[in-house]
Amino acid sequence: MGSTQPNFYHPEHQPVANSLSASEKIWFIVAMIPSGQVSAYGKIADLAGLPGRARYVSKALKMAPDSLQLPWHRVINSQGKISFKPDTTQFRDQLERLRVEGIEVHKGKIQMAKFEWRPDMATLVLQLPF
DNA sequence: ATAGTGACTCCAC
DNA sequence: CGTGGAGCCACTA
Repeated sequence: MGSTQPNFYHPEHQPVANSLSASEKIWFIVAMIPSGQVSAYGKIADLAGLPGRARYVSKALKMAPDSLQLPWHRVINSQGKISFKPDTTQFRDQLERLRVEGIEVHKGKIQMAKFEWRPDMATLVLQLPF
């Protein structure tokens, strides 16, 4: 006894083989949003196992490599609106991308009841690598 | 260490 | 509906 070796049988010492960074988890979830549907920053954070970090989701999207081709435009705020300021190219870009896939935006707002992504949690969890 | 800054949320008016 | 404010968290100067 008296060993200083970590006890890998203890719940808190489970081997972390597929540990993804917070950003990677966020990117993974965002990549799952189906075309024609949207989700909120806060929801993405929750699904990524990062409750309370909606603001971090926006940062993760900003730093995401272009090579990932993430459908970042499908992420809007909890009020059903685009979070960029209306007079920015980013706002116009997101608006255009949403409309291209059939998402209606009236007066800057999207009907969440009609376009919000509602994944079956039981199925979703099985697809997560974390 | 402190203060400011968001692609955020929630809630009270 | 619009606004304001508090709470939030990671990051930066």
